[in-house]
Amino acid sequence: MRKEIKKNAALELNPNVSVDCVIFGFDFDKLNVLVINRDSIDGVQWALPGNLIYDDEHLDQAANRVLAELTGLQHIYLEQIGAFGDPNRISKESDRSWLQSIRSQPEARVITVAYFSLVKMEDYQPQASSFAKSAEWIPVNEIRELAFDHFDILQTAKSRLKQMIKIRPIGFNLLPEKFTLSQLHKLYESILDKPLDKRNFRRKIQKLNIVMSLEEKQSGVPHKPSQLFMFDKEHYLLLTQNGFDNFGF
Amino acid sequence: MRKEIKKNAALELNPNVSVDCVIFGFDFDKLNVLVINRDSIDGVQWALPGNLIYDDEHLDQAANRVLAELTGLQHIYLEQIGAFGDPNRISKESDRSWLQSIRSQPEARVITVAYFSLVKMEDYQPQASSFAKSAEWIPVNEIRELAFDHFDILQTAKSRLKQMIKIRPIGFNLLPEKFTLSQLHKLYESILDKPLDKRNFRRKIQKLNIVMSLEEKQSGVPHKPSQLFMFDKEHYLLLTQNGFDNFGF
DNA sequence: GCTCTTTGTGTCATTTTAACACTTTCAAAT
DNA sequence: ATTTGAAAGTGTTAAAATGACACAAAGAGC
Repeated sequence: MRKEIKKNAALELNPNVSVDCVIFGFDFDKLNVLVINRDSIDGVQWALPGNLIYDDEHLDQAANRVLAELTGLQHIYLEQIGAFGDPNRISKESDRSWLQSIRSQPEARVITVAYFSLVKMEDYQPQASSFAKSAEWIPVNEIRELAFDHFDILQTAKSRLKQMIKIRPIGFNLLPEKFTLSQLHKLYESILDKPLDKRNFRRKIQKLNIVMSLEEKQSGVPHKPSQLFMFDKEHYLLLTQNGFDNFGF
Repeated sequence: MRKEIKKNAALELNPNVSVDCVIFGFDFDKLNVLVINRDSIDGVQWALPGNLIYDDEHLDQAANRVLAELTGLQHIYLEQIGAFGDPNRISKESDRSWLQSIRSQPEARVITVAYFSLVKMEDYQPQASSFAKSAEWIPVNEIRELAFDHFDILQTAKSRLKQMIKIRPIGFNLLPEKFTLSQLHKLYESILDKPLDKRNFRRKIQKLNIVMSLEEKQSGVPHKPSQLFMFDKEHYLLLTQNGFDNFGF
């Protein structure tokens, strides 16, 4: 009997804990974030995708679930940023009505665990015809405001990504399997938010042996076609075994 | 009337969210962690200090509260590590009885938000006569096991500290106002867990201008007395304004 | 075949790093 | 007074990494 009760309880949402995801994508020119929207009285309002967790769910599972529900994607790079717990984080007047429409206990104190995620934009093109909530890629640098404390979360995610890319080659998660060095270069510039010398960048990357050049070139471009490369995971793992943890950008 | 209810509610513990603190101290030889103990059937068991949060409390506040309740210290370096939310994190058989003695809802799903904190060991000497729970400094490297998922948390805290010390001079929080370069050297070696060349270390630190030498030497030591130094906050802030974020250790 | 656009490449001066050993200064012991 | 033990403090050199900088090559479109 007692077991029965627990089993049901396990299927319940925990009213006090949610997860929110900052989903980054790179369009070969700049960083974007996937946001969901709601129509509000005064124009469109954006928010990060997120939801309450289930009582029997790992936090990471919950984040993956949110990601999968929205985009259908699985096995995506996902990393926790931290917990955000201002007791007033959901009490902006403009957020109230939305919250009431989606939560059964809209007044509950909720702490949220934020994640950031790196996806290949080609893998998910939000469509007008998209099933559930509507979602959109927005350039990171154009975002001035988000619902709840999501803008804070975004800022933290950005600086965390900046940190991480200096010590691990996670940027490859934002690129297709095959990419050019110029694309990788632009990616690093977008994330670090500063220009990097082209020749020095290429020298550094190539010396590290973390990319391997393919026997293949771009085609159809109206200029000199670029060599294509892949991320060389094996060499990277070798590197880490020597305690490597700094790309020095 | 409704307000009355809310006011009371605000004083309630939230049964689903706790904070736990990894409190580091440095004894001029190695890193230590402050743990609390309970007597169990099979010997002593250690845990990180922590507690449920109140419904109207910021997470950071809650962590500070736990720190203050245990040590009496305030305005201490404190930084969030992240949330730990394995649904089974508190279900080790050996943890059950303890939990039942301290929690009113021992079966509740609890996620915990972990913090790490840096204190000057001289500021807190746990005494046998200490008021509340008994606490003890234990060398980090001697810890093999902790209650709940606290060992995981400790590992994460260690690697986070390692990361942080490479990009910000937070180590000074572990030393007294006045310290010697040898002490600082040993501190960096303890945290990074590898030997650093003495001359190279000193050169690097001094070139950065983040310590200022005092007109004062050690006394009473049975060897050449060392110059004393202080952390030079102003110079450090100047550094950061140029985007400095890497000590290159 | 001309134009446009992006790719791809090398050198040099400067700075940073890693490796390495001996003298100095004090307290304590004799 | 002298010796001993223990940690402080100090400089050079070779190798590697960094930052600054400019022009020829390759393809598409006209």
